[in-house]
Amino acid sequence: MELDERKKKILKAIIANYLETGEPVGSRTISKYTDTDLSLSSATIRNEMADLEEMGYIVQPHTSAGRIPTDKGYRFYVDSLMEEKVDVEEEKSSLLERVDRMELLLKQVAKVLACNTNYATMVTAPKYRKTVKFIQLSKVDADNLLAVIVVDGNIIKNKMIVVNTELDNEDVLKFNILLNTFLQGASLEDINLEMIQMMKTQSGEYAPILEDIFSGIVDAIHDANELEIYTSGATNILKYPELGDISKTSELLEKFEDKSELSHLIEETTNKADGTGIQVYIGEEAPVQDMKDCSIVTATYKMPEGAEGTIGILGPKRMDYKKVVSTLKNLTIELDEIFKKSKGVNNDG
Amino acid sequence: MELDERKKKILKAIIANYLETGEPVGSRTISKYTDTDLSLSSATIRNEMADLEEMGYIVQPHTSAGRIPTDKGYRFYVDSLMEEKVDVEEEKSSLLERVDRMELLLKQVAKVLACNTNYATMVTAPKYRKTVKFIQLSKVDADNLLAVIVVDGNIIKNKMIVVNTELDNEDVLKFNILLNTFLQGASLEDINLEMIQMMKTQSGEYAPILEDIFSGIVDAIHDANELEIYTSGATNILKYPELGDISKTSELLEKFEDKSELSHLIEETTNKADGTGIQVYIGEEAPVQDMKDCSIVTATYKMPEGAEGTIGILGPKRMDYKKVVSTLKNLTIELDEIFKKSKGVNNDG
DNA sequence: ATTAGCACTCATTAAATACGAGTGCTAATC
DNA sequence: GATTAGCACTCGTATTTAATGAGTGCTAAT
Repeated sequence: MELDERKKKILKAIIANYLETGEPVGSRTISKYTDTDLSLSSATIRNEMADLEEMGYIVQPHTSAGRIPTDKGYRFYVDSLMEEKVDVEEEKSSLLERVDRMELLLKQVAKVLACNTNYATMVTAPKYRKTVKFIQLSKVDADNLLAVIVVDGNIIKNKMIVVNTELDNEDVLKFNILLNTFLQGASLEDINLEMIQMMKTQSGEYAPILEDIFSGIVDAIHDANELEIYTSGATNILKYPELGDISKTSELLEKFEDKSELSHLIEETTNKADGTGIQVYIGEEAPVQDMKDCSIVTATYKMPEGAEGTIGILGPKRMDYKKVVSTLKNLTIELDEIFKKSKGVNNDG
Repeated sequence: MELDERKKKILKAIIANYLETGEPVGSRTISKYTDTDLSLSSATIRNEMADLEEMGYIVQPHTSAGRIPTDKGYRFYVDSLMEEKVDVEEEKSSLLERVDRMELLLKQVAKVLACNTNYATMVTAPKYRKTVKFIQLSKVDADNLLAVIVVDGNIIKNKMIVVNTELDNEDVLKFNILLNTFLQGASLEDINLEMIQMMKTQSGEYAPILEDIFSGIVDAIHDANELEIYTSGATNILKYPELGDISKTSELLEKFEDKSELSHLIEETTNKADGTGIQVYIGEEAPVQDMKDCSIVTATYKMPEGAEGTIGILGPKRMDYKKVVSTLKNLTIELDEIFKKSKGVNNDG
């Protein structure tokens, strides 16, 4: 059965009210509700509510209580009922101060977002197939070589390599040329045994040293490929006692501190990304166990080169979806612009 | 008035019992306590307890309850009563896997410690006056220079520098020589206007570019000097409901997430470091507000070069001091050894 | 189709009661 | 004089009971 116009209005009123107060909302409250032009007695509302409950949009926590939305109710609200907050062009310019390092920028995004919304937030660095742009080997002291690897997107990784053979500057220069010849433009997958073999033959007497250097470099590239996640405002979760008892909440917090679970979540979301880039997971829909009592909203931002990163918000089901969605939209736009402008935000180690 | 032997025994029994159970301990419990050779009736214990209370070592939460230790009681316990756990040479070797990067090592220390003790932990990187060991400038692409700065202790910092003048490899080489000549061995404080002026005169036509490069390098050194703090197990705090209500606890958690407050704490402790390197702050003794309901135990570890770092544990006053102190002692010893062995743990960005 | 009215449910709160762990004190005992 | 048995007393916690009131479902009137 489809919802008629009046039922929609009532459902919307119920949810709006519940989001605001957190209390189950009763028929009398709705009948006095002025925001919509409904003027019906509580009895009528009660009948409609009974229908809505039968259809699964709302439930009563107990017999003599008002109604609260079900996951289905929230879903309908998010999809069809909630009109997004019009962007009042709030001083969004002041949201982010200029920062030149990717890492700091993203940390700040997480922080600002957590601060503005009072929910827990997470931000991932953009993910893409990273290729080597430049390698620089330098001799730091007698037995340490420093390898600096710059990969696409100006992410820089360093690796100290211990060598036990004395090398002079000539040698290092040779290595530099050799490494750059072979590795420039290569991605992690390109570096295979054959390539290593080829380089070894070319390096002649230095082959054994090359071994060490190589493994160091591979490590570093591997490192650069790792999905970094920045979180903030985890403690905001404690502000919503409806998320169950402390033990549940603290488990959730641990997940948040650990981050490894989060990457799972993030990957899930990137797979499902649709046109708008905004996704809402309500309760059971969440791809991660332990978050069934929460809602998660994620957004995808893009770098000009096509790399994508994710911004996510975790909060109670009773979340200000309107605000969250519009905030996320603005933020991704802002990020897109930042990346467009400064075409190479640096990631200095 | 001094505590006689019997009072000491009783106090120790009370505290030991309270640490274990978390419940106020009554006279009957102590009279039945078998660990000590006390065999006294509860009435006698009651009299002694009244004395101990008068002297301020214990209190009753309410009239008809047993006694719990006061801060003074804990202090006496830690200073004089508690004999430290004998190191049973538990498989401490397995505590830390080998990691080559300082940052990862310290993160792991925090994690392992939190995991072993079930308290919140924090670890700072060793702090010392960092001097430049080596600088390498490389041309990454047309308008980006990469500055790699290695400071004492093999901490590596990178900085992308945007230049708008076309530079060839010759030029970069010149810069490298110039920078290293002046900056090797210099600390942040050494780099002053005079030095900059001198370098500018030497760099001739390139003076304006040098400006940019310089500010980048100063940034990086500054960065290297920042006191980094790694935390773990913050959520463990939630396991101790005696730390007051959620709102208090969550404030504490926020402090922990923020870390800036923690550095204050850490600095306090390094100032007071005594011979053993272990310090215990009980309740009111804590140098940071908001932690008055907790106890904090810190330990100092040393690198061969003399640099010192701090490991700290935050938990309820009812903390297993014995275990914590001995764990920290072992850990600092282990860390000292690791640093001694691999004389240059790397800090790759 | 809407609404007024009423009986009913049930979470929440407050008050009343019981329980028991533990104390302090006194008088008897070693 | 130190120790202990015994007992009255305190007070936090748990349990019971009753009162309150928000909100419902249903029925009959509009």
